[in-house]
Amino acid sequence: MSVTPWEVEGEINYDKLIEEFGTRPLDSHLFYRLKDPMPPPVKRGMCFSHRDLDKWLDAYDNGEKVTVLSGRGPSEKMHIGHLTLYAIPKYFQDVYKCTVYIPVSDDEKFYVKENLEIEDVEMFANDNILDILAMGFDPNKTIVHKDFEHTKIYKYAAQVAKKITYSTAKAVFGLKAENNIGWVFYPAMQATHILYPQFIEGQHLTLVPIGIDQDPFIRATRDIAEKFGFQKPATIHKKLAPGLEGPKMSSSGKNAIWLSDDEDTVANKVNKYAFSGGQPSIKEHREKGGNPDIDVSFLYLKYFFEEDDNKLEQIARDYRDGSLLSGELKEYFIEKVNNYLKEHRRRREIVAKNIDKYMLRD
RNA sequence: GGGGUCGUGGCCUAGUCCGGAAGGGCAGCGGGCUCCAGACUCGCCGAUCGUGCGUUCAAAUCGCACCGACCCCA
Repeated sequence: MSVTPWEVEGEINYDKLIEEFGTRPLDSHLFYRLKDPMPPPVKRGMCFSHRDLDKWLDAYDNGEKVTVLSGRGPSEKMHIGHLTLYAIPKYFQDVYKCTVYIPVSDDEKFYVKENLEIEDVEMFANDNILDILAMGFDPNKTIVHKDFEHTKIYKYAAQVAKKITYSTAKAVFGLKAENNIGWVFYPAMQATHILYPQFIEGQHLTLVPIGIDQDPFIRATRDIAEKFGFQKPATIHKKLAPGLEGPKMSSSGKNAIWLSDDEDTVANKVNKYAFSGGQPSIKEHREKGGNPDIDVSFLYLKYFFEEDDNKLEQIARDYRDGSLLSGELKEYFIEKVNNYLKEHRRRREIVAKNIDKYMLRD
């Protein structure tokens, strides 16, 4: 197993990651402090680890200012795996009524992705922003900014850059000799994004929901936060979303279900590619039953699309005892996804009309 | 500015020294088997060999120039 911000390899052992990264498990004690209603990724165990989430909740309980931040590197269109992340900041905004910051690192993706032209990055950035906001973020409590557009952030980035040595960047961010020098500055930008709520609102606790593979950035940012008189950002770690073709694969994959896919495409992809936990034949399936824990359709229902706990349990039960076939499960899953995407596109259009309410520009 | 390495299907790579029909792996696609998917199995597509010129009967292979990526030094 190897988990870095740049690459995820092998079968992932989350307990081991907690140990390796030095984070804290999101145990039941802390879990029960979280307010209802929780969306599937939060209530069904996709969030498994954290740093200082307890402090963030304390601060909230004490009536102190708290914010939430989840960024996005716009290197491609967005697929359903991405939704599981942004459901988390949305939850905190809905339930804890806090401001959510969404920094979009168009510059980073431009530096790092060999074949991405500046126009591509800008196109993906604008496209991704609409998809994220379409999840229902509150225009009055959501701040989106792009590095190519909100360039005033540079003043802060410079201050952060001065506090990060080359050795640190090299060690934490995996810089290699052949990387262009954009890579060298990017860690400063990333840290600035994470500290940005404090730069503009004053010191307070910011919670940063991220995939566990991105944790090294948080660690590095925590190391320098106090040099600015800021609080170390808290974080809540999400497991990696399963790929369509197998739960072990990382989320960035071919054959993902894009948020822009139409109904037929979705049905096709699921039927044709989605890894199942079913048995090789109906007869065997009826006898032995299926395994929902490795079934991608089920996992996506569990982690995102099925809000109803009873319904999910019933599906799991029926699948395990063999009365529900993989094809039937897929049929239900397809319907859920398509219903979601239909609604998503409707919200996206509304967001597009009001985009100025969200964007922080110079 | 000086010196050097490299450029082969979408990706990785063999072949380059010692010229002679461009091979493999992954991915992709189709069929079979399956309630689907995966495993498995059968099969298929796909390469201006960075570009140009030259040497030669013959150039991915040799020479020169250019383009591009990268490394070391300044």
